[in-house]
Amino acid sequence: MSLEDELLKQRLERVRQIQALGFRPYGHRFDFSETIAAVLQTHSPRAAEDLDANRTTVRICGRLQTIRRMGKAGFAHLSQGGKQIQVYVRKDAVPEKDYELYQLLDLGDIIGADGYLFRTRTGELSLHVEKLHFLSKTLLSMPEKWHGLEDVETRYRQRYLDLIASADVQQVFLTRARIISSLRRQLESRGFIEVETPMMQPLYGGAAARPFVTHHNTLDIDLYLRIAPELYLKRLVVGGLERVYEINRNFRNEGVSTQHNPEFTMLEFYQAYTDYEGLMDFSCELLRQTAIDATGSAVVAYQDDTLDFSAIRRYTMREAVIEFWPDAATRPNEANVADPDWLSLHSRQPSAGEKLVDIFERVAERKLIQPTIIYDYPVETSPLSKTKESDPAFTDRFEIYAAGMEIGNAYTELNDPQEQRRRFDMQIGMRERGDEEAHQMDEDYIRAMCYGLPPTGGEGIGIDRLAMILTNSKSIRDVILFPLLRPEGPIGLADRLRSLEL
RNA sequence: GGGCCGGUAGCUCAGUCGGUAGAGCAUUUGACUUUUAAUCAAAGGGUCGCGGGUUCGAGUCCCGCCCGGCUCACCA
Repeated sequence: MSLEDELLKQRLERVRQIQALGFRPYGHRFDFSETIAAVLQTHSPRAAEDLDANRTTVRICGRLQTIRRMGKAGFAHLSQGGKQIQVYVRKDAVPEKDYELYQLLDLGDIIGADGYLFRTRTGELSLHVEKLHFLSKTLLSMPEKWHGLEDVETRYRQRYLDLIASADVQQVFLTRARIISSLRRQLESRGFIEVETPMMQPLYGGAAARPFVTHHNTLDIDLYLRIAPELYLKRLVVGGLERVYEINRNFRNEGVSTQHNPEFTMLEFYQAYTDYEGLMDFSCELLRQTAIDATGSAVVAYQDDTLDFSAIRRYTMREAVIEFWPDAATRPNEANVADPDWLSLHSRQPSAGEKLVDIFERVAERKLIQPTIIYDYPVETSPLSKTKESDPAFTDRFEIYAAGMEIGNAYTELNDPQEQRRRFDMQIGMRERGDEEAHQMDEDYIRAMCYGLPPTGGEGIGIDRLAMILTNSKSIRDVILFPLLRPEGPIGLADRLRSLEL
């Protein structure tokens, strides 16, 4: 018999023993008086004498993280919400059945305890247990107490186990939640309303990407999982919802990497009557405050660097190429980066604009460790942005970079329907030449624009990448609870349980 | 998709030149009423990712496949 079978059998036997003692092996409800975190926060400053003189009783619950039994007494650590407190159970201090229960406890069981607070000889704040409650049985063994769960694949597949084993992992996802609530709070305080637009779309658009396809049975139509909410959000601005935002998933049928997951979370917001310059100022404040709300400071450690979100730099794309040029001897000047011949020397892309973007990506992108806004993008790569009045080869568009990654993309929205129709026509042409990522004609979107889209600034911020930076995570999978993995194959647990059921 | 690395007990990991598969934690039994990686004594636990091949003999060498990580490419 394998160990795991043996263990399962033992634990199921314990379930029966616990029941025989008069406890429910799987509890229904437990009204604790405080969380463990609250107990620690309130009572950690108190000295042993104070605790003894002013007895404080609490009722707590959590998962058993350690057990140290010593004959007629013992210690254990209970963990809840990433915090833990020691409990002390002695035979002569609890009802007889409670002590028998204590002897049946396994690591990972969820229990409740009533008792009073005290300090042990070594000074650790602990609960002197007077009554035990059993709340839920664990049938499988916990990860090793010292190293925790290290196997990356298991951590992603069984995130619940990762969360049990590592308070740091809980912390990452708490921080992620704080990021999202900070963004919501900031947007709401500026009059933005949260909306939800279709995730299943008959036409997909708003980005250059391949979609996932799904099917609706009754209507018998194929639908696409959205690659971006952009075109729907702008319809809402046409309708008079002048400040809207959506925080939700986008789906792009692409490979995975440390910076890409096929489903990822994006904040998109649209503000009528502003432009990309207004959005730049807003973005800087938004990111600064989010960093503070998430980490306590606008200055954030990321891997080997220290990123300062209170001082976001700004360069035009041309300036960035000059600034980050690797070799002082060949560094271009302002005339060079605007010169088609110079651009051709350094890139084989078909147009001047694409050449500039290509050079920028190779020269500058990875060096944009400090939070940086890059603005004024060539029109060729920006099909939904308004062109610059002063130079129609460029658009009123910027992207935000940090830690060498793109984390945001924003522009003054194109709001001339005739121009938008021309750009769709251009995309259709690209599509016919085999570009699977080119936009389809979205005639309803054109129709909406024909009713008049006010001047509008729109922006998208990649929540996962922002969460990576603000939690100092190297891989996007470390900030997504259940990243996409190939299926793992049969587990065999149902069979085992079936065979052990009496 | 290419390159590199990995998959051995529930967990964390060793495993030499191809020669009886190991440790710590966890588990089981016993001792122990302020321990804290508790301690002490003993025991049980293995489809060495899967499938072939070479060999008297394969965790180890060869081939194929599966799963994962890093990286390049693709991709914003």
